[in-house]
Amino acid sequence: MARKKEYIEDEVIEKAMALFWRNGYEATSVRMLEKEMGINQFSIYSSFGNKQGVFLESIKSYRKKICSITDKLEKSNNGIIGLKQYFYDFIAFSRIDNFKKGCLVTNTFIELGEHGDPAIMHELQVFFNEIRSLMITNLKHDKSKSEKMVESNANYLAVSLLGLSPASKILNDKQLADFIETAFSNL
Amino acid sequence: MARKKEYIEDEVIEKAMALFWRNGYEATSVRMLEKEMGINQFSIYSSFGNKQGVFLESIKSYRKKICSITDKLEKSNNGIIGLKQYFYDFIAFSRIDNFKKGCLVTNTFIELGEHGDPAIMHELQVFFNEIRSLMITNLKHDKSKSEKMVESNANYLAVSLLGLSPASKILNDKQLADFIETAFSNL
DNA sequence: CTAAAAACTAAGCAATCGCTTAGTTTTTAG
DNA sequence: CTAAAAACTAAGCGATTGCTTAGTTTTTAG
Repeated sequence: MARKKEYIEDEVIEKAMALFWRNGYEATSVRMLEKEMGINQFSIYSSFGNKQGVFLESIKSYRKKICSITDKLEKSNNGIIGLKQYFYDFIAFSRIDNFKKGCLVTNTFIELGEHGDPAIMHELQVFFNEIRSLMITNLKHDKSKSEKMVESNANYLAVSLLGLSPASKILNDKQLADFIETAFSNL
Repeated sequence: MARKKEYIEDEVIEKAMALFWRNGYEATSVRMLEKEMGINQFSIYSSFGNKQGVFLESIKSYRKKICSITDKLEKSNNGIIGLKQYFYDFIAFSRIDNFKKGCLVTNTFIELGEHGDPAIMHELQVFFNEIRSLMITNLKHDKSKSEKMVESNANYLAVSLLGLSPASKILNDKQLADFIETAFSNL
């Protein structure tokens, strides 16, 4: 019937995601995506519709990538200890490929703000809620915590993680460890 | 000799700063600056050189603006209590004019990343160090804290403040209060 | 009054943006 | 083999970007 695609969509999106992660959304042009993904603009648009479409798929790819540390947290089953390790794991994660990139979701949320495409902003919110839910699940392992305390601690950890994203770009390992150790000293 | 300027540079920069704060650096075009500042592109370029120049002056304007809360902290002279109030003040500050803008410095640092103009990135770093120094000064009011403890707590508070910037855009007042109260229970 | 210097207006520069489209190549059903 | 469908290449679309420049108006010293 017809010709076969010469690329695998999941593979080229992974490369697009890496570029968005390093450069930010607006600073990543379609020409740059062309080179990084290794396919022509026509192929990009026929597969993903537009630049926003490429980014929306990139978020899915990012979600898969971050599973390496969220899965570890889910399986840890030891509450605060696992959460603390997650913070350390996140620092390493944000520096994969030796770029200090922070968190793709946090970066894009701050960059696009209220002017960003609603579909993208919604997806970023969903992502944030997923992480927050993961915090709640792990905090509940500590049966001594009331429901309100779990909620409050989750809000605390969620904001702390938001801070760790830009912090991982500017601070050194010792300073980041100061933060994590103090942050978990009272939970 | 010559004609006089029909605008005051400090005044038009204040308007430029407000626009950068709301929109971000790249999303603010020179045409938008023209309208907001109320002067022609020629005047913008003759007064500030280029878009980066406008932004560098905008950071100075931001520094003046944030003095309303940093001065209060400097004068508080009561260590942790003053610092905690500063966090609450920062939330109100980030929402001046009913826009959820976060912190101009944090926003731009994340947006431009390593690809940003070095002069701008340097100025943002300087700003961050100023805030961190302010933390140290106030922490030292507590004589029971060792020098290492002061240092460690300052790193902790600096990262926390980095998180409060994006958090103030998405979370409600109760969630933000959860964060601040828990954050200061660690000190 | 004259002339020069600076501030203004507005048009327009090259470069880049996201995206499209015309034309070619490859694949496969019939 | 033929024909249609899909994937490809590459040129180019209009719009916008940061910035410049030609030409006019205003100001003030001599």
